[in-house]
Amino acid sequence: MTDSDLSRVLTLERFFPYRLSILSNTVSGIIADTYKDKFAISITEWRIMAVLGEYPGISADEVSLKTHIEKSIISRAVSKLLQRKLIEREFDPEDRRRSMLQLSPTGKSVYNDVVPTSYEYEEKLLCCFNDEERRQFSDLIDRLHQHAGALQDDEQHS
Amino acid sequence: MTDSDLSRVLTLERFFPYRLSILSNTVSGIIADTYKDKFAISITEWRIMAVLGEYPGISADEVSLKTHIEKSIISRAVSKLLQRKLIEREFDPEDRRRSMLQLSPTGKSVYNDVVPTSYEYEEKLLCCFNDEERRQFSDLIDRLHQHAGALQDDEQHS
DNA sequence: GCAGGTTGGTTGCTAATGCAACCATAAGTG
DNA sequence: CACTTATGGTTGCATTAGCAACCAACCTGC
Repeated sequence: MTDSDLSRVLTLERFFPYRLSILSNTVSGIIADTYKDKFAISITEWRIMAVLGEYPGISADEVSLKTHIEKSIISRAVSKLLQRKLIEREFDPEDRRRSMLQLSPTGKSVYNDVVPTSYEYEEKLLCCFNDEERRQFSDLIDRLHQHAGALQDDEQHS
Repeated sequence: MTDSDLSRVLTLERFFPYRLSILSNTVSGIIADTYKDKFAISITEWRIMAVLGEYPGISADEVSLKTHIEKSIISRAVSKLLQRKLIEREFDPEDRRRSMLQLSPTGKSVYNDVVPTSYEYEEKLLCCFNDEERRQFSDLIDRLHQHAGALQDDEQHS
């Protein structure tokens, strides 16, 4: 026991969850700047557009699953993107609740502009790693993500 | 050029900034659950308390620098923590603008409860890595963080 | 010692977030 | 066919974040 009454001190700067958070925010922040100024798109909006580029025609719910963004947030972002005519929406005739979303022509041109810039930035970011280190980093992230997901499920069951 | 008019598709799930963001949110989220229910403390509030445990007596501004949290958010969180008597505040007689913050006795007891749990969780999380992998991961994070910081500074100067 | 600039901190305002309640459609059950 | 349950999506509401304007205390050069 120290004289400060703290039985053990947490060193925030060395705490993994904190370091991940800071790193992630820094990285996402810089990259968001590249399209925020040019197209006035938020990170959330860009992620929606990104999955629609990958999976044209999916529903809002599927977008939510793929981006890990709350469905209410998706709903509002979608209506904003519709207003700005960056995406288009139809409804599934087989199931009239289900929306089918895709990028509009304008949305596609924005997409085509943002994607290379994003990859360029990713490259610029990762250039401090060699190929072997990239593979390692990628592998470690995947494994940690999977493990964290398993932990999360455990907590929910208890 | 594909028939979808997209010159190049971005695979969000494999995009590093995105993967970091998801991982970070998962990790921080689970750990926050451990003290959110018990003490009704948010991540922001906990981070403030954490640096005060490490550096008792520092000012709000220093807390902001160490946690990377906006000073306005710090300001509001501090007044909330003061109300709840989790921290204490005095003002520097040498510079009466400057606050000197520290954990209160109650704050310390909360701190003493949360810290071991947090470390336990960190351990539980990292147990999917061996020692060598932990060192690697830690090293890669640090280097990437440093590199990203440098990139950020570059952007601001241009 | 006082005008101009800095720094520490607070507050106002707007936007974004997250939860829960809700509505409409669909699917399963007796 | 009703009747319940599940699903996709929207909306209301309370909280939080983030920027900019601001105030008050300090510091500097004259």
